[in-house]
Amino acid sequence: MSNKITLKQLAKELGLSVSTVSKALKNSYEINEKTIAKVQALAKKYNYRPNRMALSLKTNATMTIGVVIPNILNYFFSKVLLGIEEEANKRGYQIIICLSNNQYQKEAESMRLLSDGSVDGFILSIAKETQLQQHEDHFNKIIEEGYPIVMFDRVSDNVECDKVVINDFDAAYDATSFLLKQGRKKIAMITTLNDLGIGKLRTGGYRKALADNKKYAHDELIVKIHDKKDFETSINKLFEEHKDLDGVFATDNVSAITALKIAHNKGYKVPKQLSIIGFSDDKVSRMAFPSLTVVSQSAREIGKEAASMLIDRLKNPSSKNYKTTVIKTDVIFRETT
Amino acid sequence: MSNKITLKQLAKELGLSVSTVSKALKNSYEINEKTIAKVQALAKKYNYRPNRMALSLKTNATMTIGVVIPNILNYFFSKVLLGIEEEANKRGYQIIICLSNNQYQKEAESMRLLSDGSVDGFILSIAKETQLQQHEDHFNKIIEEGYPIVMFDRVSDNVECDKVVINDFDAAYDATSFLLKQGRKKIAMITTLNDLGIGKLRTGGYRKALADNKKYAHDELIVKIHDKKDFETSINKLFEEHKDLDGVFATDNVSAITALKIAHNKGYKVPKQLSIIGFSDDKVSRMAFPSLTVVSQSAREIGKEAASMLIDRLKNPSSKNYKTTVIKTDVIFRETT
DNA sequence: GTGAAAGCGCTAACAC
DNA sequence: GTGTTAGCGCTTTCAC
Repeated sequence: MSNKITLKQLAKELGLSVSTVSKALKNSYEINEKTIAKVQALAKKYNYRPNRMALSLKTNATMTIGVVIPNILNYFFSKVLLGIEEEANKRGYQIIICLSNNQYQKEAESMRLLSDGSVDGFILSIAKETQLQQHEDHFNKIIEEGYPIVMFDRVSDNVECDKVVINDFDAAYDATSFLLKQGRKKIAMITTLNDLGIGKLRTGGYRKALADNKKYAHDELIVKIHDKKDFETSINKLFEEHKDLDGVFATDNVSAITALKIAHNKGYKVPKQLSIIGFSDDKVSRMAFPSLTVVSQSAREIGKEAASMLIDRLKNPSSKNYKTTVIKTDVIFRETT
Repeated sequence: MSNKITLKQLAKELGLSVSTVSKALKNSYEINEKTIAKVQALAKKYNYRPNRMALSLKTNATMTIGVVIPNILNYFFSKVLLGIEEEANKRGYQIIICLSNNQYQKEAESMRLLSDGSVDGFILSIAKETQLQQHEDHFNKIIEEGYPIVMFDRVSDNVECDKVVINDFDAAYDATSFLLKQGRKKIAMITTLNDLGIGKLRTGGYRKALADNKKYAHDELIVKIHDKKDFETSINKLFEEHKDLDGVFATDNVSAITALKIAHNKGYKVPKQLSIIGFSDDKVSRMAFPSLTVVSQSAREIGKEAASMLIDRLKNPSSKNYKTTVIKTDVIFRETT
C-alpha cells in the first residue's frame, strides 16, 4: 500500500490540480484533449487505479458482497460459492467469505463484523445451530440497518428477504417415486438433516410418494442420524432389522455411501437387489463404486441466482417485494439404480 | 448502508463534538466519565460501529487479505481456505476470495482488481496455466506496489516472497518406500500434475525411492494424465501392459480411485495383490471402498501458517528476509495398503 | 479549460 | 474536559 500512486501525486507531477486530473481520467468533455492524453499517459505509466476505500467512502457502496456459509468442505456449498463468484465478478462485485461452521455465534459475529460498511449486502445459508435454536434477530437487525440479504438452501420463513431454494419436497418425492417405479417394495430413508427445514421437506416428499402409491411410510424405515459416529451403527441396524430392504433414499451422500458399503459387505448386489439414491452431485458420488445415482441440486445455478438477486436489489433498494426462486433439481442416473 | 449511524449523528444528538464522541468511545482519559457513559450508552442503543472504509482510508490498512486459489471444488484448497480463515479471523482479518480457475488471465485480473487498496496483502496458490506459461510479472509488479504475497503449495522460485509448501519430494519418497517395504515389486506412479513444480518433485521422490532400493524406475511405469477424459484409458492401458503390477502411487485421488476401480473390475484383490496410495486426505479417499491410504498434506496447517506469515509481515513490513516454511506430511493408513 | 472547496466518516494533534 | 482543525483519496459543484 505504501508506494501506491494517488491522484494528488499525479497532479503534482503534472502541475495540474487534483480535480482536473480526476476529470481527465474520466474523459470529461470539460478537459482539453491534450491534457487528457498527458494525464492518462502518466496514470498508465504509474499503473494508477483509484483507491477503493476512498471511492467506497464517497459513493457509499463497497461493490462487495458478504457470503456466509456453514461449511466450506461441503461440495454443495463450494459449488454454490463458485456460482456466486462467477456472477458477482461478472457484475463488478467482489466477495468476502465468512464461515459459520454451523455455529450460531460465529454466524452472528461474522455478520456483525461485516455490517460495518465492509459489504453492500449478504448471501448466506443458515447455520445448523441457528436453525435449531431458531435465532432470527441477527438477520432482521442487519436488514434494518439497510443491508439486503439473500438466503439460499437453508432459509428462514421468518425473515423477509429474497431466497433461492430447491424444491426439497418434490426432489425427495421424485427420487422415492423412481424407486417405486423400479418395483422396489421396501424403501428406507436415511437423513442427517432431520432438524432442518429442508430435512423435513425431504422426509415429507418421501412419505408422500409412499402414500400416493398406496404404501405407507413406516417410521422405522426412516433412519435419523444426529452424530457422525452413528453412521455405521444406525445404518447397520437398519439392514439387520429389515433383511428385505430393496431401496434406500439418503438425504446426503455420506449416508448413501455408508449404506452402499454395508450392503456390499452383507453380500447385496447393487443395484440388482438394492437400489440407492443419494443427494448432491459431488465427487464422492461420482467416484463411488458403483457410482451413485443422486438428486442434483444445480448448486452453481443457485449461487448465480442468489448473486443476481442480491445485485438487482442493490441497484434498486426501494423495492420491497421479496421473491423466492425455486431452482429445479434433477436425478442423475448412475450405477446404483 | 443507508440508515447506519455515524459519529456525526451521535455527536449531534448528544450536543457534543465529533472528536469528543470519538474519544469517549475509546475510553480516553481526557474525557469526563459521565460523558463517556452517556456516549457509550447511546452508541450501544444505535448499535454504532465505526465505518470500515473510513477507518481504512485513515489508517491505510484494510485488515483484509486477498486469497486467490485455483479451484474451490478441490478439497485440498477448501481445507487450506479453512485454515486461512481461522487464523485470519483470530487475528482480526477478513478474507476476500478470488478464484483463478487455473487460468492465468483470471488470476492476474483478480489480483489487479484487489490491488486497488481492497486488501493489505495476498495469499495464493499459482494457477496451472500461469505455472505452465511461466508468468511471473504480475506477482512481482504487485509486490513492488507494496502488497506482500504468501504463496502456498504451487509456488514460484522466481518470486521473492514467503512460501508455505510440503516436502513433495519426501512425501513421494516415503509413500513409495512404504510400498517397497511391503514387498511390492512393481510399483507404478500415476500423475496429473506432471507439468507443475510439485508434480516434478513427486516424480523425483518416487524415482529416488526405487533407485535407493536398487530398483530402477521404468518410465513406462509413470503414467502422465493431461486430460480428464484420459483417466480410464490411460490407467487401463497401464494394467493391460503390466499384469504383474502390485503397487500404485498416485499424486491425486481421482487417479488412485480410478486405479482402484479398474483393479477391482479386473479381479485384483486390494490390498492383497495390489497396494494403492493416493494423495490428499479428502472425502473421496475416506469414502472409497476399500478406503484409500493417502499422503496427507495437513492442508489446514498450511492455511494457518500462510495467514500467520502474511499477517506477521504486515505488522513488520520493513523486514526483507523471506522464509519458506515446510509443513510435514503424513501417510494415513487405510484399507488399500 | 482549469481549479478551489466541500464532504464522505473517521482520528489525532493541537487549541482553549 | 471539550472542541477545532486537518487530512486520509476521491468526486463533484461551483467559480474563475
